Amino acid sequence: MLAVERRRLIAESIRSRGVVSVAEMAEALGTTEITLRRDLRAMASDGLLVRTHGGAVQPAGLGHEPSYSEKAQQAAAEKAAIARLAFAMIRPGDSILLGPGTTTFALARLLVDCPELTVVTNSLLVAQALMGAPRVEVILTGGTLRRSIHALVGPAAEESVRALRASQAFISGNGFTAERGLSTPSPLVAATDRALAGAAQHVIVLADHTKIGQETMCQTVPSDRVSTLITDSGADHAQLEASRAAGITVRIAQVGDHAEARSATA
Amino acid sequence: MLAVERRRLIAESIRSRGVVSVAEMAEALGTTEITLRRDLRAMASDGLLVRTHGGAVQPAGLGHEPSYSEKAQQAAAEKAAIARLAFAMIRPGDSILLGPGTTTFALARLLVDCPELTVVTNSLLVAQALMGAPRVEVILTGGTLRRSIHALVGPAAEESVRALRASQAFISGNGFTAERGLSTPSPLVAATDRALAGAAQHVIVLADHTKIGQETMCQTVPSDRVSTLITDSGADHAQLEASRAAGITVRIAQVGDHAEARSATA
DNA sequence: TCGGTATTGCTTGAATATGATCGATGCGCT
DNA sequence: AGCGCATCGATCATATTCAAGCAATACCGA
Repeated sequence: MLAVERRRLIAESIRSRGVVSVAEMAEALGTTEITLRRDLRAMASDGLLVRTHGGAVQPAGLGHEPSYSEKAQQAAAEKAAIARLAFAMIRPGDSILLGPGTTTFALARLLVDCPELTVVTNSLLVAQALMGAPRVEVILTGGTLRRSIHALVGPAAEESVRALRASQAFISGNGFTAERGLSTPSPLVAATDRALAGAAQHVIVLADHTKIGQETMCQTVPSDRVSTLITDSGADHAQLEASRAAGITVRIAQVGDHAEARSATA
Repeated sequence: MLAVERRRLIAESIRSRGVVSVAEMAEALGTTEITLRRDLRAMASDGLLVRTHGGAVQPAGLGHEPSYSEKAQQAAAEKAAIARLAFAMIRPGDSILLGPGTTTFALARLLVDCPELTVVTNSLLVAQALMGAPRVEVILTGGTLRRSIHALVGPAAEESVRALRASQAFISGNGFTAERGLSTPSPLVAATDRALAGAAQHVIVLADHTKIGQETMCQTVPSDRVSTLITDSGADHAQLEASRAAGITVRIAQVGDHAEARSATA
C-alpha cells in the first residue's frame, strides 16, 4: 500500500461520507493510527480536510455545515415531505427560483436527477446540493454573504434577480399567516425574498406547521402574491382555511408519503 | 525482456490501475527493483508518470478527471507559500477581489483571522472558506455555476463585477508567460477573470512554477495589466526576467515548512 | 576475436516512511 | 468542578526506499 494510494482512499472516503474516523480508517486500510494521523495532518495542511478529534471532516466547500444540518433536523420528516410535494410541481425544462432555507434545501436535493432544469438561487446550500447535478444549470444571484442562512442578500442580490424571469419561485421563511403572508425577521433577507418572488409568475411557499400562524418582523410576500402554500398535516386548520379563502391553493404533505415523489426517492 | 517492452508494460499498468508499486512491479516483471526505479525515473522525466515514494502514479490530466481535491495536492506546499506572500500584501480595511483557483483558495484560508476586510469573489470555495470569518465581509458575484472550478462565470458575473472597485485583485489561471500574460483554457472563465482584473487598481497574479511559461487558449490578463507576479522558486528564470523587463514586480515564495514536493528545473 | 558501449545488478550511505512509547491535552461523564 | 478515558503531539527506533558509485554481463561493430 503506497502512501499516495492510502491518501487517495482517505480523500475518497471523506468525499463520499463527509467524515472519517482515525481508528476506523486505520482498521480499514490495515495500518496504524499513527500513520493515519500523519496522513490527516498532511492533508489538513493542504486544505483537503479539516482535522477534528478522533478523525476529520470535509472542508467547508463540498459538504453541509454541521450546525446548519443539525437545525435541519427539526421537523426533518415534515420538511422532506413538503419538498417531495413541491418536487412534483416541477417539470423538466422548467426555470425555477429557490430561496434560502432548509426546506428549499431539501427540495434542491431532490432535483439532482432532474434533467434539463434551470435553477436560480441565492442560497449557497442549494448551489452545493446541485453541484453534483450536471444536467441542472445553476445560476447564483450575487450579493453579500449572510452567514446565518448561507445565502446572498442585499441590493446586489435584488438587482441581479431583477433581470430574470421564471415560472415558479419556491420561497420559505420564518412565519406565515393568511393575513400578512410570508415573513422573516431580517429586513435584508426579506427584501431579497421579495425580489425572488417578484421575478416569478407563481410563488409557492414552503412552510412546515411550526411556521403557520407565526408572524415575524418583515413581510416578504403578501398573501395575494402567493399561489400555493405547501405545509404538513400539523398546521393550524383555521389558518389554512383563511388562506384558501384568500385564493391560495393549500397542499398538505403527509409525512412518510412517498407516493407523490417520482423517481428521486433514494 | 527488452527495456522498451518492460516500460510499455509499466505504462499499461499505470494506465489501468492508476498507481504502480516498485516492489510489486519488479516481482511481476521478473526483474530487480533497481531496474524498475531506473525505468520509473526515465519515464517520469518524460512526463509519462509521477514518481512517488515506493512507486509511481498517473500524471494529472490523463485517465480520469483531475478532481478538485487531487488538483489541490499538486504543488500544495508551493501554493501555500505563494498564498502567504500574497497575504502579506493585504492590510486591514482593504477591499480585495479573489478569483477562482486552488491558490486563491489557499489565500482565502489565511484571511479568516483578518479583521475589517471586504472580499469580492466568484469562487464558491473562497466563500466557503470565509464562512467562518465573521469580520470579513464577503460579496459574491452572481453568475452561472461552473462546476469544474466551483465558481460563477458568464455575463451575469461580469456585469455584477462592473459596479465594483477594489484596490487589489488576486487572480490565478492555468498558464502565465511574460508575452501573453495570464491565460486559461475556457473562454467563459477568461471573460470573468478579465472582469475581475478590470475592477482593481492592482492585479496580482498567483501562479506556481508549473504554470510559468505555459500558454493556454484564452488570455485573461495581458502582461501590462499585471502589477505583481507571485510564484515559487521552481519557476523558469528566463520567464521571470522577461516579466521583470515588462515592468512586473516578481516575488518568489520560498517553501518554508514541509518540503514534500521537490521540483527539478528543466 | 577484441574493444567499446549499454544494460543490469549489487553495495553503501542517506532520506523517507512507519511504528512504538510517553507525557500532555482535550472531551465526555458523573 | 473533578475524574477517567480517548486522542494528540513529540521523540526515538526500525524498516523501507532512494540515489550514486562500482562491477559484471550482454550486445554490437570492426
